[in-house]
Amino acid sequence: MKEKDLRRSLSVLPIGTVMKLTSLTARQIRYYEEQGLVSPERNDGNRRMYSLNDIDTILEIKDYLSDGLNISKIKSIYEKRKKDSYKDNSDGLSDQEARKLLSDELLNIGGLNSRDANNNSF
DNA sequence: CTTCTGACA
DNA sequence: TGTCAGAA
Repeated sequence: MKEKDLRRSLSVLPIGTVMKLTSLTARQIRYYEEQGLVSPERNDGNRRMYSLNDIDTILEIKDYLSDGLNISKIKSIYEKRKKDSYKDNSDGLSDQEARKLLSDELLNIGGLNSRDANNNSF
């Protein structure tokens, strides 16, 4: 059913609704967009219009944040995940890589502190 | 009234 | 991240 998928991609929600649905502040939601984690449409006025997919993504982001992940780490995960599914031979891994990375980070924060977002410089 | 951008503590 | 200002 791609009709459903299409509707889910329809950006019709103002930031106020997203705030209620995600329990986040406008500041945070805009910040995540700034970081490239979500891409709301920009219809009337210049107002951000979010889709259900965006809500989903933001909810996920929130979840990762709760798990102690940093914005930059989440960015890495999403950048790999959005690439495609599993038929490209450029990297070979996408979703699997993302999951690996995620669990890896999850284990990492379990015993260490997550301060830096990039690779270890030392 | 709701949202936007930029900026400061 | 919260919050204020000025504008749309």
